[in-house]
Amino acid sequence: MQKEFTIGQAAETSGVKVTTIRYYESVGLMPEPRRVESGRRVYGQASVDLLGFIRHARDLGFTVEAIRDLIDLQENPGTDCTKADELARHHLIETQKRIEQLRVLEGELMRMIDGCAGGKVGSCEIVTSLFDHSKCLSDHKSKALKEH
Amino acid sequence: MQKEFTIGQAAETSGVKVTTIRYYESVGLMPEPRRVESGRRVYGQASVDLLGFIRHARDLGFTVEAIRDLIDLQENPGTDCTKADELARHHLIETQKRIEQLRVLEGELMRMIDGCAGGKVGSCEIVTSLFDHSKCLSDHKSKALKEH
DNA sequence: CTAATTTCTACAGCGACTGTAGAAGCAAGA
DNA sequence: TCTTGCTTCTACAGTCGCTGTAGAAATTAG
Repeated sequence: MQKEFTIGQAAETSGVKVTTIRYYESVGLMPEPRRVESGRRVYGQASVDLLGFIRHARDLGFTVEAIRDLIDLQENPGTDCTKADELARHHLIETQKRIEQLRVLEGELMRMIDGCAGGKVGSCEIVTSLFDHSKCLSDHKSKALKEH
Repeated sequence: MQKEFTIGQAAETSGVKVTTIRYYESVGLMPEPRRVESGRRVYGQASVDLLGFIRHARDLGFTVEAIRDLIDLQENPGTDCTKADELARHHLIETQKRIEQLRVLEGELMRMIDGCAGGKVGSCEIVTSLFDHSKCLSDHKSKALKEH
């Protein structure tokens, strides 16, 4: 006996918002669901599980594109998991890069805040160090920071 | 004797792309520059310095809104720097939160990758753990991860 | 029966840009 | 002088991953 869900129940159960479910549908991440006569969407357990999968992957920072790939994989459990491994490793590397960047920024922010003597803006480290490039991240090294 | 820059030279010197300079102008982050007769933009040293300031602040992850505030501050060097301090501290806290989130994700990704035995997708930890919520970040604790 | 809630579609908006198209300006070489 | 090729101009659409709006219809609760 199959359990059925309205979009609201599917949202509640999976933790993905109603509007976001419709969005996933519109971009083809979720299949078009069955409708009742009045046009309202009906979901089965499998769809709700898939939504949970998507949400979990999004929480982990996978892009919708990557999730599309992961869903494809998941639908062919017989293929080997090289691709999944690759996706996860790539994402891990990106995550680690991002952490590294943020740690640099954290350091600079702390330095700026420490240097702020609490006087006037004209002599405030926070403002002046933004004008004084050489003190901080050098100009062209930090271009990579714009990713993510 | 004032040095003058075309938009291309200003971009080169400041490290902000030509199109981005025009964008900053369109959103009022940069003032409208002087034009030569043919309609091309001309920048002075002050504008190029301001672009450098903006770029540096963006590299540090400040939003355009926050930068607007920082520019206002910088234009009134006599006011005290409480606001700058506040902006920087707020941003530091956000950065640290983000690092913390990413470290959790990093841990989970590493765990998934380690658990991948290299077999078929059907038994791959990377795919299955995305389906098995309880193993990982619990459902409703991880909502905050969507920020940033 | 009424009022509140849910759902529907279609489209605009967010932030911080990036890319496109088509026209015009400008510098250097033959 | 002409041509080639680069830069610049405007205006607008697209990116990502949603979120919000408007207005209508369906459903549910009291």
